[in-house]
Amino acid sequence: MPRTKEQFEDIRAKTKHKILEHALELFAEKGFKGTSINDIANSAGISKGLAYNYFKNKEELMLSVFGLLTKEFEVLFSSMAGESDPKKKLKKFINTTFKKLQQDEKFWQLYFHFVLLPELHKEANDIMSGFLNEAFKEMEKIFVAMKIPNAKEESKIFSGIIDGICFHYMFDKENYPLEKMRKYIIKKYCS
Amino acid sequence: MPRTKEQFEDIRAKTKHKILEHALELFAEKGFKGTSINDIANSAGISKGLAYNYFKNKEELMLSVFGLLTKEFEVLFSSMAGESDPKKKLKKFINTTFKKLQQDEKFWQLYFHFVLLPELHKEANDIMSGFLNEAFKEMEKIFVAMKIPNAKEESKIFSGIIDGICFHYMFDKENYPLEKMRKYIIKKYCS
Amino acid sequence: MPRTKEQFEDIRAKTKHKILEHALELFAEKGFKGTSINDIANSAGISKGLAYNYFKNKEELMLSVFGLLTKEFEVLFSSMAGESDPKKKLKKFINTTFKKLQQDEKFWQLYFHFVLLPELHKEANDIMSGFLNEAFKEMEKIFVAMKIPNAKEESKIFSGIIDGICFHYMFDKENYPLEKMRKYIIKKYCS
Amino acid sequence: MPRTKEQFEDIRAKTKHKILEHALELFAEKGFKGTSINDIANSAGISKGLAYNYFKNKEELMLSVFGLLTKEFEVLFSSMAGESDPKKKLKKFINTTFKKLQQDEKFWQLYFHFVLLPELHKEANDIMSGFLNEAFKEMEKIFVAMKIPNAKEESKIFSGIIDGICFHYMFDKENYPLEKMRKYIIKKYCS
DNA sequence: AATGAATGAGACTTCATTCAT
DNA sequence: CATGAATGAAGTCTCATTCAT
Repeated sequence: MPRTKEQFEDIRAKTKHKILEHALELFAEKGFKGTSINDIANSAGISKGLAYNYFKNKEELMLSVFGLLTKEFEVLFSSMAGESDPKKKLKKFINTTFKKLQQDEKFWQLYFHFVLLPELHKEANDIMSGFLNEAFKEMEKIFVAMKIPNAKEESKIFSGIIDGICFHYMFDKENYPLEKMRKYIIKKYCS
Repeated sequence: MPRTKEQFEDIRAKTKHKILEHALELFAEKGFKGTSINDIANSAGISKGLAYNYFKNKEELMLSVFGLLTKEFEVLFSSMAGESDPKKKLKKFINTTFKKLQQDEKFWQLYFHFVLLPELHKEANDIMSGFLNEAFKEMEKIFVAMKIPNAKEESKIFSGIIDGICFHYMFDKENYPLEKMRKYIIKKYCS
Repeated sequence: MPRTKEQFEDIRAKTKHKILEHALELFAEKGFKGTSINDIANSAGISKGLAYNYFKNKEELMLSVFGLLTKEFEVLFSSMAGESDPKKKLKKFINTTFKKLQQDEKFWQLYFHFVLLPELHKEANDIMSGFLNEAFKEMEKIFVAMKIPNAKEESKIFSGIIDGICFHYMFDKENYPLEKMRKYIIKKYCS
Repeated sequence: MPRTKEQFEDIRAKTKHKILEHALELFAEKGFKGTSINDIANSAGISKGLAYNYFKNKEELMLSVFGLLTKEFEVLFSSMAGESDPKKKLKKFINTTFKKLQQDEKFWQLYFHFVLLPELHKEANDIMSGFLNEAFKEMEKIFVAMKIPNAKEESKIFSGIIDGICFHYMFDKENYPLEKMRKYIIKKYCS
């Protein structure tokens, strides 16, 4: 009973995604250079060879993982899209970000990783750079809409707070008072 | 006639320091795993083998580099020690930090690197963790002394701002308005 | 279609054995430290890297070679097991030993090597030590059964003769009258 | 007060001998390839460089050590020279050999080492080979003089016993009944 | 006579990648 | 679609040897 074309494609899509997820996790934990194709294959429960069936080489795999990352970034930002009230917009952003941070720390870890090691891949770094600038601008718009004085600076400070807290949380997940900080920031900026 | 003990010690100290500096720079740029001993030796203008005359292995070299890092951290914090007025203290910290950021971005880059890849070396990570907690406490004391409400949270936010801005600056050194931010933060927190 | 598990196991068993045999030969000829993985790989007609697919490192390879050696030792001793008459037992031992010596001098060479360099690997040395003591005891039993006076000493002398002759033969294979000695010893001890 | 030429030469001779002795010990323990010039220099309490002041390279040092070995061999054999009675001759040889074995096991270990690894140095091996043949002949003469039947074979067996016992003793110095064996052999062959 | 810093060849080892099945 | 044996380049590390002092 040969499988249909759709079934094949379904298998391919699922396997590819499985590889990507495990690669993301390992890259985040041990870095790109610290993770071998073997590590990823073992973690994903497939053979080394199969990984090359889906990705031309380690670099391509890395770029695909990077693609995953940017897609999730867009999701993070699009969460605000529904809201028109700037305060509610900001609140949504804060909540989504903190939730993501708790649920998916690997995501943030890898984000920091890509930013810190520009040598890894120039193109990816540029894309990421564009993202951050986009985020800065978006944030500034929100702060302007909220009529906060010095919106340019304050929005940058706010972005700094978010990344800074993510960073500190990742450093000491057990003890960092993440939930308390979330509530405090929302009270401070959204009320 | 052989060199005197002092001469040998002098040579060793100088060469060792040269290796450490180049290693720090390269580790910061390309990561620990992305930097080969060959890279370091070439950069420092010595032979591969000589590196092993000074450091038992790559890991030891990394730990020595880490030692450099912590020493500079201490210098950063001790810069505040002379001041008793909390506002002046904070101002000094901000200025020293931003100055260090501009003069020695590698330092920060490596700091982020060590924090992000705890797998690299548990011991180093623990030491770093202790540092950060120390810094949190110190900052909280300052905020309490400044009679800022919610000192606990606000001091954490402030720490986040600093690391967040460092992070954003490193991402886009050309365009980030670092000087403007420094002045703004000082006005916001120290006046 | 991937190979079946059996096919893979077959390949692995064959390649592993090939490596072991060439390693044994080279270790015997040039010593453990004098033999590089490259030497072994070249001799076995494989790549350097493949050796590490089969053995974690050079030490493990050495221990596996040592395992081969002990297995062959057991075969040597088990050759006597079938006989109950002590003289026939001894005769069989002498014949098997001398035959092995001629056919497989590497085996003896490596045996001496392991004994001479205890620093190489303590564990292997201990195992070997156990073997030799076992052999001493076995030989003593035979000498007692043969009602030879001073069996304890005479059996040790006999063991010495065997190892001594093996040693002298290996020294000067071309000229040493091995066959004549074999016959002489059999006549002396087994008639 | 400059030293005289004799004093200089005395120092040179002593230092050279010190190096040789430590080299002999280390070569015996860890093998030629397993011993570094550094090991030897440290053991002898001198600098690496000084070793090269006395020996052109590691090979030359090894050959000098080999020279030491052969010289001591000659001493061993010359111990018999004074005696004319073959039984007393043999007794002297046995006693000297067993005494040397107990006092200077490194000597024997290295002897075995040189014989086992002919690759080490062809020339040395040939010299050693000559020695052994000389010894065989000498022993045969003694056995002939003692009117032992089959002197050719018996003398070879005797030589085998000696080397075999030396070998077994080195393997298990703690437990091997060396003294008992010495007395037994003397009783067996010299009375 | 003596030192140990410095070099570089070569050893051990890892790992991205290919390929036969 | 899937496997893992096999390769080879590159990295870590050791060590004989040289050399300035």
